[in-house]
Amino acid sequence: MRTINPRDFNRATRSTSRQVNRLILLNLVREFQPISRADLARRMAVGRGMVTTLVKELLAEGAVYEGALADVPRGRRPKMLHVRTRDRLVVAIDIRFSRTYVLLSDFGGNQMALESLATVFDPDQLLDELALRVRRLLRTRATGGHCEGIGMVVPGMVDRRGRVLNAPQLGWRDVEIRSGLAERTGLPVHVANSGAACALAHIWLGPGEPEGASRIRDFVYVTVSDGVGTGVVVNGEVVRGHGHTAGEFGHIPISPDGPRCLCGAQGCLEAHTSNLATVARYLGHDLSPAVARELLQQSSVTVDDVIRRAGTGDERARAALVETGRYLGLGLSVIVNALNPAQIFIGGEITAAWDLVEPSIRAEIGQRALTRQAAETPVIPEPGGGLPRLRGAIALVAAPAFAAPQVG
Amino acid sequence: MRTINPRDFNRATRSTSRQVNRLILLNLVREFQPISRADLARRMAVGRGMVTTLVKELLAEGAVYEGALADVPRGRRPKMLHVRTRDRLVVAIDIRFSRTYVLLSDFGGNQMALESLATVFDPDQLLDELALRVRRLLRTRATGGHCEGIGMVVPGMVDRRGRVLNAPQLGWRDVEIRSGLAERTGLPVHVANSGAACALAHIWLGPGEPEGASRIRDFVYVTVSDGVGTGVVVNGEVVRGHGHTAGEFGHIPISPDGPRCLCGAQGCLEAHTSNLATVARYLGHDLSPAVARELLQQSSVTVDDVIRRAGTGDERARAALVETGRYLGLGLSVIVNALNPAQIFIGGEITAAWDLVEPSIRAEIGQRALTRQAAETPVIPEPGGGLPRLRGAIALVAAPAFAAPQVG
DNA sequence: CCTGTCTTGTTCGTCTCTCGAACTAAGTCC
DNA sequence: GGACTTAGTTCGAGAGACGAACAAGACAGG
Repeated sequence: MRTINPRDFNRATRSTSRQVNRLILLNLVREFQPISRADLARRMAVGRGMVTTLVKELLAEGAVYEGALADVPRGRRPKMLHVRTRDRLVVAIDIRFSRTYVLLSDFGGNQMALESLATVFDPDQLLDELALRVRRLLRTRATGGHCEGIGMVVPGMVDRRGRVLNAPQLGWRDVEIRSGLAERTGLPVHVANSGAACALAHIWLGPGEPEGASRIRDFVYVTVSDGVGTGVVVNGEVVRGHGHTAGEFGHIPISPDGPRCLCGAQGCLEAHTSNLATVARYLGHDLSPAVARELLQQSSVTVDDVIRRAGTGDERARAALVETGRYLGLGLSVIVNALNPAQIFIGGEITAAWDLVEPSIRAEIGQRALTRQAAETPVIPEPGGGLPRLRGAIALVAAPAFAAPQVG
Repeated sequence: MRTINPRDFNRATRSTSRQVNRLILLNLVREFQPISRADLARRMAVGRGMVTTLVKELLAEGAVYEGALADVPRGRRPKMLHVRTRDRLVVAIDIRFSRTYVLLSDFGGNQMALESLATVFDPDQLLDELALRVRRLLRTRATGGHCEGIGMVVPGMVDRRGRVLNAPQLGWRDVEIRSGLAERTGLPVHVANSGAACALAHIWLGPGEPEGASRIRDFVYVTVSDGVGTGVVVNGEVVRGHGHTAGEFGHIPISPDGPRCLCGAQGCLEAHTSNLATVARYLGHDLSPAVARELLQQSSVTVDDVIRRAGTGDERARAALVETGRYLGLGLSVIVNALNPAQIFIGGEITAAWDLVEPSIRAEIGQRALTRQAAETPVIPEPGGGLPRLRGAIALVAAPAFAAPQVG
């Protein structure tokens, strides 16, 4: 039940109906391609006449294209429709603490070229380097396609205008990152927090659900790496918040007098469950900003090492991971009680030790959830190979072409 | 940016535009009444012709009515329009631990008759009694009006179908409360959690913002009474969650080994900040479910007493309230980091001691928020006189008549 | 090979609704 | 009283949904 804001609304005009129906049709093609006009008419419950005219428009604009004739048991063979993705390109950029990744992809999420560089902490220098690489990628690998924009993912908070407000890992504060790259490349640039991007990737490029299943509209994506990031989706929309900085579950207090966090506060979820926290626990250190920075820079032991040793029977490693799971469970129980999502996805290295962390997560959620359904909220580990951040960056550029218009 | 769900969407038909525009117009009348047709046309940026026909329809249906002619400096005097509220009635019911309130109101939120009864814990008995009172109220006080429905607010979790899943204070589990009252009265019944209801009241019956100010679309309403309830609003919509049980910030863990809560877990926000927790702290008790029940039933000292004594210089009372404020601040910092709302509203008896609790709340939020804007999130005490729960119950019935249709 | 049947895709007339222009109504100011 | 202003109505044109008729393929059976 949404309010109509009497001071800022979108009236229906002559062309609104058409816009809405065109977009629905485009989304149907995207979801069910290849699909015939007659099928579209049935799914939309309209006459085939309307589909003809709408498709004609979309064909003229190049949003969809006609493929082969399909084989059917009876009657005239339908001409199948597809969304044009192959020659609509996106450059996705993922800035992380150690390395920065640059991916050339098409609108459908098909990866065409991936490269990476050591992250430079000076924003201007980094943007110069990135602009160089974007231009080179487009010159050498983008044969016959047109680049529709750049999607950039940052480990920190980004405001509405694409300015990085605070990225503790990079040491950035109030950095004009969007305009910086837009000016250097002449392309439209979209910037988002990494958690929001992962959630976005799930909404827009997630696995197609089986026929009949309704798409999950309320979920939370939690990435556990050097930090803990979250993307919150409510009603099929990523929650941005008033200042665009929602979703920072990594910095909710878990124990008010716990270890000091990079953000300056004490006992944050991140300070208990990040990879750094797990490694510090394994090494017997108390986590502090100084220790964290040390672990980040000269990684003698990584969380992958801890997981490997746990696998070979190292009891201290197992205990460190189980403890991380317990704190993670506490954090997830906050999410379960506060937002009651249909599912929670977990990404990051820790998913490789899922057999160790899952039981403690489930126990905490089971104990603190208030209804049976909430207690059984699925917590799903995401395999790390899918490049969720980069897919989110692609979605930043591609999704607006398919998003529902706001009416009312 | 909302997705179009390709398996469940709302297509635009011939009449969709009209529906949308009619509803926008109705909302404009609601917000700016009394208002002339010409003004409506200007606000909607349409010709006056369209307004004429839309208003004609709404007049015929009785949704709006024409009032007096207005005085204007020049030109023809406009006939002012109003939303018809006076003869559209709502019965609002607020079930609380000690007492249950029944209010007869009109669609505009004007209170016509308020009565209360001691809460009976047997659901069947309570519903019998409520049905009796609803019938009597409508017979004796509803002169010339038509009752459009009953809104009921419950201190606990309610599912999509109006069943109480868990109301710890009442000891209810899986109680069919909506159908029960609907069958007894023959009226449509809407049920909601008290936090959600308060948030709803704020959205639909809140104070009109000054011209030019955009309505707050992201906020959280926190009620601190015997329990701690929250209503979360994102994008102008109350967040319900997958199982309809979102917004239970009262049971997020604040200190994993803290006092035991009525819900069974340890260290919940509620166990630190509810009125019972404050009283227990003042009396020097450790809070436990047993202590809580005792305080609930035989209230030798209430939180109002503690506040009064703090006002007269009782240092123990002051300390207890400041401590409550500190824990409340921790809980609110979770909300700030997780959802980044534009504002947070606090309701309940504790607002009477705002000078004591506010500083510690602000300190905690200031310390744990990650951006300056988030650190300055306004925390606004709500005076207790406004009957927010009952207003929420009214909104449950009245709001759907003004809600935006989902298109796309 | 021709005909009947079935399905896809197009065309066209009708109806609904937006939208702008013309027109009437009812005031003020000079 | 006439010029000017503002409110509200009426009407015709244009956009787009919608249903019916029609053309285009494909196949089966005689």
